[in-house]
Amino acid sequence: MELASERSGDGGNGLKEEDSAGDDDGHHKQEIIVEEPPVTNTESSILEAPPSTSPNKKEEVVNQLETAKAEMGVAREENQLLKTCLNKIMNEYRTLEMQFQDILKQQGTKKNADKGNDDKHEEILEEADLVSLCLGRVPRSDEKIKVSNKPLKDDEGLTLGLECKFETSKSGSTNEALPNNPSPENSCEVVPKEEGGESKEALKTMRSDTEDEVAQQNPTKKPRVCVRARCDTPTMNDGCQWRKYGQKISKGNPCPRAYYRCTIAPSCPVRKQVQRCVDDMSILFTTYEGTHNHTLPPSATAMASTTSAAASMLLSGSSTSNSASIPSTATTNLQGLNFYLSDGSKPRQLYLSNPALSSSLSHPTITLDLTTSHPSASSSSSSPFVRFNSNYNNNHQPRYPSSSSSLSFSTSNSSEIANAISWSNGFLNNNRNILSSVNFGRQQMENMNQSYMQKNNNNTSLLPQADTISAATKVITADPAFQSALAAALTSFIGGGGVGNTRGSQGGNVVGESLSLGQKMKWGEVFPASNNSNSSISNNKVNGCASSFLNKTPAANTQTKNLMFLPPSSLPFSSTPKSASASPAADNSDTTTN
DNA sequence: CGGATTTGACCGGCGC
DNA sequence: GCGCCGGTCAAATCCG
Repeated sequence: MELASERSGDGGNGLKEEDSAGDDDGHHKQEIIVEEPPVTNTESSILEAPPSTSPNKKEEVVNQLETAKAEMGVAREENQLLKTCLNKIMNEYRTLEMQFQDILKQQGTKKNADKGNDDKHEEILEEADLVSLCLGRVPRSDEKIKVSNKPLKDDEGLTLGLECKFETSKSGSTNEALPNNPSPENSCEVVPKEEGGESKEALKTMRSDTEDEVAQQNPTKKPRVCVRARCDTPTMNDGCQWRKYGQKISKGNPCPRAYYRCTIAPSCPVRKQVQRCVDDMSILFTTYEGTHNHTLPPSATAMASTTSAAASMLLSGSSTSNSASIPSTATTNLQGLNFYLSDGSKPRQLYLSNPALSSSLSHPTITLDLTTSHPSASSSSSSPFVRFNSNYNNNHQPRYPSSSSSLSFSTSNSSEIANAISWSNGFLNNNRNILSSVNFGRQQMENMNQSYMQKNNNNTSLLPQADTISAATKVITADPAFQSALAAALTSFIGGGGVGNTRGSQGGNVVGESLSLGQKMKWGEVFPASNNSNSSISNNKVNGCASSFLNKTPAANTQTKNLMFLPPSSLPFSSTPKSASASPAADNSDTTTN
């Protein structure tokens, strides 16, 4: 202990990371020493050793003292190395930040010019922003990048395409603070005004436009996101709190369908339905409807962001594409996600045709297939990409099956599924060494770049191939997802306390905090599996399918099993670090049959 | 005892 | 208009 404190005092220099590193180091050494007390003695015992012992023992003590000194020297060297490493990182980071700011300026001027010229044009562009997850859009890489970055110009910080639609409850706003949303469709329009920059207003307007269109097309229908996942437990633990309010046996499926309501906030409009697949009882269909109007526990944000993104896709697709304009089959790639769109007439999704859920198909429904490989998807890609298949139809279709969509996670690898769930989460899962290694630097940058490019091999044509920092820089500046990931990594690395700090810096905006890369690095959040904080307890406690769904990672990843990294403001929910007993007793509910 | 679940009844949309 | 069906309500019941 004394050594540890002394060491951290030596290497302190006000750098938190080094302090912690030094502490860790000291702690580690102490542990090692404790394991071998007879041989080396603990350093504390050395210091506390009585001076009046036999001469041999004195010599021994002196030797040990010298050894300890040598160790301290080593520790100092390590600290120096760490300092150097950190300085490198900081320099690189600043460089990136500068480049990023330049890009922002350029885009800002561009946008201003556009603004001055044509408001309608801007609307169109903003709509493009809005639908960065757009279905049925021909991906234009240039515009896509601009689009994804554009919100950055408004001091909003780094935002992602995913965010454009969902910024609800960003700053820990509660229902009380929010206006009541009489219409369920408005539930996702809850935008706290306090921080509201122009961009938020714009976003709100954009949302309204989009959802108005949706409402026109489906006056009373909310988009739904159906998650199809293998799950042995009665329900999938998505981290949220649900209360069962009904159960029905629906036509075509002997398995009862359970209806749940979000109980985190009394007025939360979010519902979910849970039903087993009639063909494969191990497959669970969980259908989410609505958008949370409150903060969510961190453990719930992954699913929430995923479903929201999917819902966003639905809304976007419906709003930007008439049924006629939706290509029969279109693929796009956004930030590492593959979006596969097909209309209702084309590829009939095998797993889509769940009669049990057909009732809901008058709603625009998008299905995330988290089960094993889907033939068409796997045949076209073996990558762990998220594959979104959408069969959205604007018009009322025969209930079954064509008016739903399917997002097929074409992978049989559960860890990849987890990656797919939250792309950024997955990104860091694949780059967990960033967070676990002290030697974060060029190598890690390269690893990140490499891994990122692996994950986005459909995008590699857009990405620099050189395996260098400059390549990484280009990647970073070209792709907001990568910016986010990098920012989070740096946040956790530089900011200190990132790991395990589920108590977010904003006490409720752990994830939803917007970020300006290099300006406000608040949202990068890491939830280690070993974290004993309240937020991570729930998953383990409930033992829902989240363990196999959201947090499934290879066995080797146990230390960062729950590593979560969510894009800033890309979620419809901000996350509150308050203790959340997720998916409480609801799990056993639909084991009972009528 | 309070909160969650169960379960039959009820309501509204949709197809015929 | 009628029946079917999904979805919701709410009293009864269960459970910690």
